[in-house]
Amino acid sequence: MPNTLSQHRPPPPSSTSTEPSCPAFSSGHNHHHCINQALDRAKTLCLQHGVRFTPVRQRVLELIWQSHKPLGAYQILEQLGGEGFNSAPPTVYRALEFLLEQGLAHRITSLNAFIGCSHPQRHHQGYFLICRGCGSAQELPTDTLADPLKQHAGAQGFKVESETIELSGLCPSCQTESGSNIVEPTV
Amino acid sequence: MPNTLSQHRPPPPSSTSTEPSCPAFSSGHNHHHCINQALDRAKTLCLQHGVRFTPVRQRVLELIWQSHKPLGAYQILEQLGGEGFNSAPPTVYRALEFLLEQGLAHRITSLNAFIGCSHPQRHHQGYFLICRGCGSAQELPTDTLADPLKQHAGAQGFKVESETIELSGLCPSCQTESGSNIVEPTV
DNA sequence: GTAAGCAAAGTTATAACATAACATTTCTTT
DNA sequence: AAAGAAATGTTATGTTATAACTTTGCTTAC
Repeated sequence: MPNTLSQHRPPPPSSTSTEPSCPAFSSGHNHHHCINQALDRAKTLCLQHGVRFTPVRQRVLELIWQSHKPLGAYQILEQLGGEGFNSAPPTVYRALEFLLEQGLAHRITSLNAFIGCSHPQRHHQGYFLICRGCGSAQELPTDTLADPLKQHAGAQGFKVESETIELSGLCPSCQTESGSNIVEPTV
Repeated sequence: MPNTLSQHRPPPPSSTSTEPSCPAFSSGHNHHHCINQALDRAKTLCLQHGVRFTPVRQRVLELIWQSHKPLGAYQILEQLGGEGFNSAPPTVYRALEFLLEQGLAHRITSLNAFIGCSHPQRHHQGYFLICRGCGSAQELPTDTLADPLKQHAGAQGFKVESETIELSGLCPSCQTESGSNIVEPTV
């Protein structure tokens, strides 16, 4: 029986370590640049906020920036454990909680997974496109796209405090090659 | 430590059985009418589709229509068990799966909870306003509100297949009485 | 420089949500 | 009434997340 209740889950891990062919849907970017930029911004921001960017927090941020694929907490935990960090769930959930508070990461509700924030200076909520083919997620670069929704809410007197806006489907390359280029997570 | 990781959860149950003061945010409606209408539509729709509206399926639909508050699977299960139904998780998850397939219910991802569909004839995805005060959720009566999002996705060549759009906040009555009228679930 | 106080991390256990796999029952059709 | 299909029962387990308490380590005031 097909299971329509299933939460979306990322594709299973593989042993390949190639760059994804569809990194957040834009071809051929240097992902090391993404990671380094994210780390630099995080350090700056933590200094500004007077909070500590501890080793485990930094490492978790690096791990969720490894690719543009949202990572589950237990996937992160597994990697941490292999690197000598404590590997009980609270370790990773605390680090993620910190990163979310600081606006450095987002939770992808429909995947029960986490991803680095692409626009931490804005500290907005993320709107996401999630590819079910390659597992990548892209944060839309604006927070004004859902204005009609907010207006409708406002017209009823509903005060919006937080938004979960996640669109799932297929990114351009996963459409064109009808699944043949589906890329396993690099992690 | 405040926990920003928390998934939203409905307020804990109470023993009161009064009507919620903010039933899907519109004052003073007769909720029995909601339930009866939903059941009638479900029966009709199942006949049309040639699928069986079995006792457990009907009862689960009634339970998620008990109020406008999304219900967790285990909350449903608990009530089923008290009524002589089998009370193992697959029972309720299968019934919910059926109701989702038939467009009679929605999953509220950010709550891990389920709610009756207010517009089953349309069989669209639901867009929801979720009140953190009273726990009620209202399905927005249109599926065109997120067009700017879809256009943005389309402009990138992303093919949207499913949408998770859930706005959380406070409904009018939970704003005005600053929490004093927070209504416990009726279930 | 050291003690107090607090933030962070360690540790153990468990809660909450969901599915796998296989057995049995019930419905429908012939 | 038998065969086949759909639904449900049953047992077990997988997956995600948090509670509660302990220990470690950083910071600041003296």
